[in-house]
Amino acid sequence: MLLLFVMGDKEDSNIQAMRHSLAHILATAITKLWPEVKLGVGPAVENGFYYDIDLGEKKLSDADLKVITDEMRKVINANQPFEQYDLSIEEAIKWAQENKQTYKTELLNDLKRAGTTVAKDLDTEELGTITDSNSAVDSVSFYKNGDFIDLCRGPHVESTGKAGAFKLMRISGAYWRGNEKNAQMQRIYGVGFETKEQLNKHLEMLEQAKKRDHRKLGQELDLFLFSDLVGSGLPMFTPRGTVLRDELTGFSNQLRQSHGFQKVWIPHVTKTELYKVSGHWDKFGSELFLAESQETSDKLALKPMNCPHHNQIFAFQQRSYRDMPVKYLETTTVYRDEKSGELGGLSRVRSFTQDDSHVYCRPDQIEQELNHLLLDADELYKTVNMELRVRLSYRDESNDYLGTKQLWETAQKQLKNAVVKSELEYFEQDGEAAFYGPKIDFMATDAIGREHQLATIQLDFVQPERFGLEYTGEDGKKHRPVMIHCALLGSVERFLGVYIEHTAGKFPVWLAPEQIRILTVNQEKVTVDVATNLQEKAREYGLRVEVDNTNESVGKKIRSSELMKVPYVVVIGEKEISSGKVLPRIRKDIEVQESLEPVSVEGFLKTVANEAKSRVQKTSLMSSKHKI
RNA sequence: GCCACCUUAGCUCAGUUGGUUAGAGCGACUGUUUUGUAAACAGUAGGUCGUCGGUUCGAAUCCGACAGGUGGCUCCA
Repeated sequence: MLLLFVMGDKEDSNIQAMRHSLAHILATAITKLWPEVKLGVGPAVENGFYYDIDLGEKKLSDADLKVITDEMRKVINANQPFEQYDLSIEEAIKWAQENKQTYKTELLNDLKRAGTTVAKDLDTEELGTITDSNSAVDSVSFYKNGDFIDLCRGPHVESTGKAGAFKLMRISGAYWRGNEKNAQMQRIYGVGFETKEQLNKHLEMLEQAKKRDHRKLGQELDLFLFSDLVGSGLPMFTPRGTVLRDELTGFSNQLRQSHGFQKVWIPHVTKTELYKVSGHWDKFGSELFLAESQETSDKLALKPMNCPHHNQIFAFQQRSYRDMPVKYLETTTVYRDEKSGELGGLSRVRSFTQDDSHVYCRPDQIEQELNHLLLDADELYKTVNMELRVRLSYRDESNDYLGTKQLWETAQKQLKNAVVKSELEYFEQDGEAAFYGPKIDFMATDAIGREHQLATIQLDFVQPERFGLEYTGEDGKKHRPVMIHCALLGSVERFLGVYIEHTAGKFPVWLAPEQIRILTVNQEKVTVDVATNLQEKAREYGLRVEVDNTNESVGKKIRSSELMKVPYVVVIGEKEISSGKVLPRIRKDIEVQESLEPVSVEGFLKTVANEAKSRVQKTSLMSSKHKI
């Protein structure tokens, strides 16, 4: 386990002290307002702090945030000094019991027992108040301000007046010690910064993030929808949204097909037997969508994953070591009955599509196969302009893993070799492996610095065993293949959610649902004919083009194309008709330079078609500011 | 599943402490206009106020259940 927080430079530790102090002040205010409160833990977290409290029957609402904020301000304005002192663990427990702080008592008793047991079932990062160690603790730290005292490891700032700028954000539920079976407490979240300016900057950043929320853009850009009649967590995609899906999965498939993957197809319903064999039934049975046959006695389920089906295809034929590796690829939808509260936008849904693939290979082929997949992931994320780093997730020394230790060791070594060879940024972590094998998790960073886990490559020693998969080796004996699961986009829906926010809806030409929009200056026949003609020509180049010849002003039509974030807009009027040339208006983010030179229609279309084909971010075309 | 909050026209939102025919902007439609790079003008239609039940002389407004959503917790093969 790690230290509570790593001391970076001075600034970092100062802001940490401020956030700890703010949590402390929050507790001060709450205790003043509701003296019967039972305090849980109140750590500093990224951008702020929170405190978990138990108020019994009293349920806080947003209106209470104002009251609490006012009380906190009073404490801050009083500029009470923070006094730190240590108590022996016995004294501390006595204090907690006298003050009826049952949660603190529990924590202190655990600390007294032994640091290691605490470390095991507590996330010390969340604890905040409690120091982490490997042995029993004999004294703990307290902070006092005014007549409020709280168990707290600190550090704190000198006095309440120096805690910086804060804003209470929200109230939510949180289970005591993060365990669903424990009591649910109320968590009050706040953000805290050294200065008012920094706080405002952070709040502005949140506003920006809200503007590019994929749910909002999905509506505005006409990409996807939900329907009450269909059900929650079951997204549907419009023609525009479907273009995005098809282009992305097409690219993902193309990358792997170049490495010998073959497409397969499986049905979406299966007998539940399949998952009893795979072992998923015991672990995830409650999240299966069940269906019943009205004709037979079959108990059926919608597939929650694809590997067991693909295993059937592998097992359909006898395999020789010469056939290996066998590589299947399928973009297909899976269904998982997530708990209702866990759904949200496209990030967590009940039907989602995986760009799934499975490699069945000999143990000596693992590294080479991983190599190909890493190359593909690298190219895909470069193309969508997201930075990638990978986590090598290994087993630890516990016995929670299946397969021989030796198999794991060679597999982990091959995993690492492949990653090193790929030159991707990586880090290693023990204890993060799946029970059936080590894995590579990809973290992609978006345009506003948030990291998302999207792609994953997993080795699997278990399913080949459970399904009795085998191939005949050179020695004439039967051998077990190793399976490699891989999805480059992960879930297409989640990827789109992230990607829409990454680009703020300004998709590069190859992905743009509408690549070119043609506007007519008037509705005279000759103008409309030229526009329609241009559209037909563009379609011959495989481009997605719409004509806007509505009875509106050019300004208005430009505005509407801008709102839809169309990369290229061409206006057709007298000038274009007589010259046969166009002056494309180019969306700002893909524009490199401007010029006032009109280009020929053919030249324009050829360039755009090439850009779409080569999936570039920027255009080589020169736009004009159109001062005609 | 748990905690808190939200749901009014296709979209974004007003709607005073429960009180007559629930409003606006955008969008749609019709007409006028024939438009040159981010919003022409006028008119028309569009709502059982998420659904069901309750309290009340009277409910968009208060209460309950359900559905859907948002932020967290828990979970995520």
